[in-house]
Amino acid sequence: MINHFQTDFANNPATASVHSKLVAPEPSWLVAKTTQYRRGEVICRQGYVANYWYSVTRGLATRYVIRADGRRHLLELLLPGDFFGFSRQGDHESTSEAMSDDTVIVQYPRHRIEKRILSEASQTWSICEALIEALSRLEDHLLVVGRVTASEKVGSFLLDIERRIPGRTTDIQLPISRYDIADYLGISVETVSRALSDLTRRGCIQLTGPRDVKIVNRDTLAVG
Amino acid sequence: MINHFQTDFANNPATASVHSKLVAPEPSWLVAKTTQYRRGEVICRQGYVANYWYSVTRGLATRYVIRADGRRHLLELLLPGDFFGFSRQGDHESTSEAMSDDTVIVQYPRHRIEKRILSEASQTWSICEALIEALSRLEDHLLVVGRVTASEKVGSFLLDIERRIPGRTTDIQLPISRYDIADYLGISVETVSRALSDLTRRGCIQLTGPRDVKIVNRDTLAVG
DNA sequence: CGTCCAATTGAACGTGTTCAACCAGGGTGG
DNA sequence: CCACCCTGGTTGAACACGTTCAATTGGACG
Repeated sequence: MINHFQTDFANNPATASVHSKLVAPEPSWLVAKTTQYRRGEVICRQGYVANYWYSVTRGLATRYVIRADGRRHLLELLLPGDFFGFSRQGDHESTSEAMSDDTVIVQYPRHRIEKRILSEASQTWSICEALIEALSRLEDHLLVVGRVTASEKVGSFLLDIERRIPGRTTDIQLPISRYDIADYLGISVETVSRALSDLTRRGCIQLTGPRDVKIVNRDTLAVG
Repeated sequence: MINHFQTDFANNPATASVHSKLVAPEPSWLVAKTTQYRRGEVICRQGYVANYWYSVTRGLATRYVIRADGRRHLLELLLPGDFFGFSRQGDHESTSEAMSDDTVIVQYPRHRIEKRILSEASQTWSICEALIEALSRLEDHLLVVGRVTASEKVGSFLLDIERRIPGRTTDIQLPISRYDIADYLGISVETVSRALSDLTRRGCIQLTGPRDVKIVNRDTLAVG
């Protein structure tokens, strides 16, 4: 259903590109622009004017906030199909950053969405669906970080990743580092590591590699 | 801007009512229905079919989830002007409950919004705005619960309440109990109480009553 | 081969939870 | 009227958990 929205708006011809440049010279009447980013590159920055909405086509991105004390707090993980960049005010309240080298982002001019696109009801409903999806995503995350123990949080995180990233089930690949997971769950890196060791010791998961997790017992994973 | 949406949809004649009954027999062509709730009454229940979207006209409501271990987790505080009830699937993933006796809720049939209302572009954009507002609300809360110490969380919560509830500034009235705050911030009741004592001791706030907080020093409140 | 970074583990410390007691206010019923 | 209970709020003490600082390992890369 989200893909429906995507194909409506993001079906521009050229998609292959390199290093943070627009894929191809776009005609001015074309709404969506596709850009490829490398790991660590910023898609839109906290405090800047929010001229676009975005969606992830390929790769991985995050949206985060840097607090006054320097701490980074990941608000959400953005996977292919996810939309983001909606802001209450005119400014972005968070920074979006690519997390893998092959990240492809489509951007939609906000004023066009607000003014012109709305004339087409079918597309508008797709926008609503994307917004509701973003809402649910954030809500899921709120429930994950709201768990009591660190093992519960990490366990729920693993289940969330398993659900959101398609692949052989029970055999998941972590898309981000321990440090990112820590900032995502609001706990320290060491605690993330300890929680993974704890889950392994208790037979909930198997760590075949630092980034490779095999879910052994799904029921005991989220319970804590 | 949100009020715009509200007046578009919620301008039905009768508003006065009592105790969880529809305000008046509504003609079938009218989309929005207004209901009054008392404290503790459920507006929509987790797991039930999501036939409506809702908005708060008056009073106070919360949206929460009951976990498998019996813990209650408040997802958000719903104040007049707030919309809620958006669900990814066909079922509500949370329970909404009135928190004060004079809570008035407007409900919008979902299928009508999806099918009929969308023909009017101006109204549709209002729906998008309501969704973005809900999204930002949840994001704000995510940042509050993501804070490190309990005093920071409670301090941020107070600032949030001050911002969202109109009234004489620096002199705020807590709309919910310590227990609710605890479930909202994901900490225990005792910790909430201790945090308030701590903030008082440090001269950030003054507790003129259990529910009456006076903000003395706004800068040191959120810092922790 | 050395450097750098990610990840892990240990130990001490700080903070929040838990269990418990206590207090204040508002009902209710004898 | 007072005793009683119940709810909401506060405070104390012991404990569990997560943080912090520190050290170590392992792999990737020049």
